[in-house]
Amino acid sequence: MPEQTPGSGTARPTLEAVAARAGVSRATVSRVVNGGAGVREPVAEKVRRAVEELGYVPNHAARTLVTRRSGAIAVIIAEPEFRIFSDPFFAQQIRGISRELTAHDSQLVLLWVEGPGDYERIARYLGGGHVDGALALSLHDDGELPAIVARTKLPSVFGGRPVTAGPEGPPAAPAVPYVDCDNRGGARAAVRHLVSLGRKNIAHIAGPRDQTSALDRADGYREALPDAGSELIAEGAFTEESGARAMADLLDRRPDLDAVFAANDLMAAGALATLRARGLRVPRDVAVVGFDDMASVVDRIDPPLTTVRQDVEEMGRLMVRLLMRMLSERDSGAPVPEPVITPTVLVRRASA
Amino acid sequence: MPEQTPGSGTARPTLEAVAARAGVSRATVSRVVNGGAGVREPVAEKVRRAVEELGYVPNHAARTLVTRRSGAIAVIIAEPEFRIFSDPFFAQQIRGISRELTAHDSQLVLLWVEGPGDYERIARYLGGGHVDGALALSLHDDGELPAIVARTKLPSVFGGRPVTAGPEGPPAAPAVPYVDCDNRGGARAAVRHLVSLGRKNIAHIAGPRDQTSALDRADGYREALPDAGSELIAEGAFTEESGARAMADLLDRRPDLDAVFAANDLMAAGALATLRARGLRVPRDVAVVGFDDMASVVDRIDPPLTTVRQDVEEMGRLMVRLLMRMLSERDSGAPVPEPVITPTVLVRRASA
DNA sequence: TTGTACGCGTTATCAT
DNA sequence: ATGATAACGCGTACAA
Repeated sequence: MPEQTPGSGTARPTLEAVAARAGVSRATVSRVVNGGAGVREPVAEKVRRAVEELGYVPNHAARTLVTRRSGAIAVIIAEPEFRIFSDPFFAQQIRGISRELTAHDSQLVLLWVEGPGDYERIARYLGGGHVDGALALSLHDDGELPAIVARTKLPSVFGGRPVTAGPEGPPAAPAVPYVDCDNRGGARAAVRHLVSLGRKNIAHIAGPRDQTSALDRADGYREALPDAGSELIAEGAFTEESGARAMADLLDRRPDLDAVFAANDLMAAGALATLRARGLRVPRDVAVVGFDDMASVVDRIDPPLTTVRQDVEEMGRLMVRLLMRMLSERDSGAPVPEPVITPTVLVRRASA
Repeated sequence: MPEQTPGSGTARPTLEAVAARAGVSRATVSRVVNGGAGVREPVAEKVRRAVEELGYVPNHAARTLVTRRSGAIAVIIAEPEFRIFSDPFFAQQIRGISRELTAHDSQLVLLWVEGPGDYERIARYLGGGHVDGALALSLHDDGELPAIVARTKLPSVFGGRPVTAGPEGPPAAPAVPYVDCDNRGGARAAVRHLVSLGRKNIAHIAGPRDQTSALDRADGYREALPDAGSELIAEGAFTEESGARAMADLLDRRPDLDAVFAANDLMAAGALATLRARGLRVPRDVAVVGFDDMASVVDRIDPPLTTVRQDVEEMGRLMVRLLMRMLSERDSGAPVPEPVITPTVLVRRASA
């Protein structure tokens, strides 16, 4: 076959082609393809058939060019460790985001930031009109990310309170919308529960100081226990091992402690191991409360862990909804939306 | 300057604006912004300054419209379970893909297929010119996905041999490019190693039949041990528990077995637990070999596991490279590329 | 080397 | 209700 440019190049039909086939104008086809309002039924039907026959699919770029909407949202993951993918927290959040995005006919563009060296690339991408908005999952200290994102002027929502957003209430830095659970309230509830159980010396295994969730939970603990001495608080790294170590430290410092609130379930699991190793009974000798209610952790723990549940998938969903609201309010002079704080609930099981 | 167009709508500068500021034509600016070839240095410098001052960023949609290239690649994850995100295999593959894509200045658009109901949406998206190509991560039986993707005529590469691609060699179904490790060869090497150790009754814990990697590894086992009876083979589900159960079955059937090759590390871990529970020594009584060399599993195992290593991140990278090659070869009449099979290597540790 | 002019496929604004 | 037609922002033959 000497001639035959085709091969893979089967050119996609355009609006023009559909119009020709249906015997109408491009404008009419466009109307049918979109809302479809203001077109007489028989004509619309003819157009639909032409679309079907030709297998017409709107050209995304052309549409974006004129509407100035890409129908895509960036999800920025600022985490050098690829282990993030093994983090069930992250997985659930992404799942919520993905599902809600689908419901809004939007696509998810994954932007993985492995280090500051990627910042420029990200900024350029965000500024290039590829996406309508951005969702930033900031687990650890986000560094300059919030600033970078803000500079792009792109509507964006953070997952978890960024360190740059004031500790609470009216933010000090430029307000940045975010979705987070009520870390402080959840912690308070956990500690109050321990108090209601009659526990007198309640310790806290805190998370790393570069994560606001850890800070807020520690705040909640202190709020519920204003008189707790600092020797009742140990810092972990949100890992099982660090929880075990912290528990050991606490027991060394305060052998009389009779309860502990760990800032997450993994550390609670570690604490449980230490307690068992030291021959202490849970909850008889020491009551234990965790935070997260992560199935993957809770399911393998004995005794069943009393913990504070947060709905992570829902938080992912809410991030998308908040962003969508911001998108529709663009240029309407609407103020930066308030953070969305989702409720937590204490789940009573056997450990406290 | 009374005019200023400020407000929130700070319109992004266009090529036109840069040209005006630099005192050149749009075409020249375009040349500088892209390749930059064929522009006298002083002029180019002037243009670059204008770009800088105005903070110009090329409009993606406009560029795509004319070049017919979106600079984005879809990664299709056909896996209803969101647990996939917890799978270290998946995480590593995504990491490799993400990195190589970045190196090619391409973006990663995540398409999560939770069920057949999503197929139409995916097909439409793939056909809409949003992306230049697709990468499909097919862990389990991919069902109709390969067919759907093929129908879009979009260049695409599969991660792992799809069930629809013949067992090996010249594929029966329409050739679909994929990247996979040498499952069969790796399995053969594992078994031969056990043979070289003098083991006489070597069992196999196979993976689920709906995953080609499991089938290929089982084939490798049989190739090395043509005379092995079927009572030496048990089927697991690539999970630790299933591995433990399979090991128990095997021991019941053949108390004389002195070695076992598990189709992945997780099942090997389960097997190890069963062996320990039955008071059998590893490797003294029973030698064990796994497959994958997944750090998260291997690191917590005792004794250190002898296993077959595959470089998953590299496989992700290769998927991208293969796809990029296909993209550049479009319309050049190039045939569908052969599958890329990456080598495996036996890692000797203490268990065999 | 640089500039001119056209086309990419849509949507939106007008007439009709 | 429908149809011309002008943007949208850019790349690129082609001309200069």
